[in-house]
Amino acid sequence: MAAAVESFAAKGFHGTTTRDIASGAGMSPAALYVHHRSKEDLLYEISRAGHERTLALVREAVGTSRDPREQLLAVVHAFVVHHAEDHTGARIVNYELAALSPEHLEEIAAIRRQIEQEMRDVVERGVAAGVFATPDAHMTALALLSLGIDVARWYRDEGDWSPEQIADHYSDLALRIVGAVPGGNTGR
Amino acid sequence: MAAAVESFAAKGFHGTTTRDIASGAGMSPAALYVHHRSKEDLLYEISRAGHERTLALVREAVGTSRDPREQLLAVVHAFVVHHAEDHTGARIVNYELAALSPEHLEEIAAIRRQIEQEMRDVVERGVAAGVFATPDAHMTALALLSLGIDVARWYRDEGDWSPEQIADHYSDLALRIVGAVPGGNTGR
DNA sequence: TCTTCGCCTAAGCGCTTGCTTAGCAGGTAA
DNA sequence: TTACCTGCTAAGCAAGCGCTTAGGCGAAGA
Repeated sequence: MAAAVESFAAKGFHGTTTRDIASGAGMSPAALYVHHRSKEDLLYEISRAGHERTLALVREAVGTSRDPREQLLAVVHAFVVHHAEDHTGARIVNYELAALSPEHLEEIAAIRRQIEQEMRDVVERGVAAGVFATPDAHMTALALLSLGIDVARWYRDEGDWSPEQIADHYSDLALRIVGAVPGGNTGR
Repeated sequence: MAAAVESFAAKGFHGTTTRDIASGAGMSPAALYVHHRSKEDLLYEISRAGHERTLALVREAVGTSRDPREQLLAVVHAFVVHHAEDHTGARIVNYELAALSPEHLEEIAAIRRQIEQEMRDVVERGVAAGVFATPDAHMTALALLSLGIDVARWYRDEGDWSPEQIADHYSDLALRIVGAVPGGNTGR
């Protein structure tokens, strides 16, 4: 599976051959089929595990506080760090959905909707509490997720910024994006 | 070329066969090779044209004003509208770079650097003029581009928002992201 | 000792891939 | 009439594809 993640992320699902994966894992092509039903099934397993991990990470971040401002900071920070550190896995999660079978795609899409819902809830709770100000919580939540997801596209290990640095800056941007009122109880 | 754009965007470069493109264009597979040297060359032509169009559109938007605030609004608005309306082309431009040959990729990367430079310049001019406030102009410019590019990933024609609506909201977010000082001379 | 099981390989099957070849129809020009 | 050009098709080639088959080998259990 690790070899498949590497190949799928670098060359895409269709650009990867079963022989690529096998040689990356130090095996013969036939050995793959002892553990996985098909190449598509391998993608599905990777994608599902990745999505579940992301959802768990988002929920965990939201759970660290009851203050919307703190929740926002925690969730954006964790989300961005994850998309930078695990950009390999995150690329498959976000950019290889079209290669999934219709049934598998629907299952994955359901997890994605839950992730989006978590972010939307955070923004809406902040607006309701009067600590955030935005004309459209739905689109604003989408923008916050966008920012994090796109990190997986452009992040390079050899780049100038560490995942932590990016996450710190993006957490700051997140407060601005939701129109957080100045003077929240803590600045981290 | 239009048929190739359609296929590449829907299934990716490697997921598209020359027979897909040919039948999409109502031709035999052999007819493609009268007009294009190879499948990769077709991708390159599409990618280059798309990148040049994006760069032109960014420069045109920047040229509409000498006020950084107006420039930011114009460039983000145009960038977002483009990535929504032409999400098909934009997907190829942003997500099929890995399928290009090394020489073609380098040529395309040069155009991308120019696009990034334009956005960075707008932010830096605003900071220098004291109308924007951000701790890292480089990363902030990247975030602005990220937001626009990711629209091409999630935008659907059947969605609830029009390209204009998204662009309007995102222009607003852009002002917040760069920390534009309140009370600019015009609100659009 | 014999059998079974998990995990692997060598070989290869049937199909699809990108691309080429040979040739054809219609327009243009000498 | 003859020659050539552009834009196309039918047919097909060599290579690569996902996946299967048949069988080997060492550990575990009877």
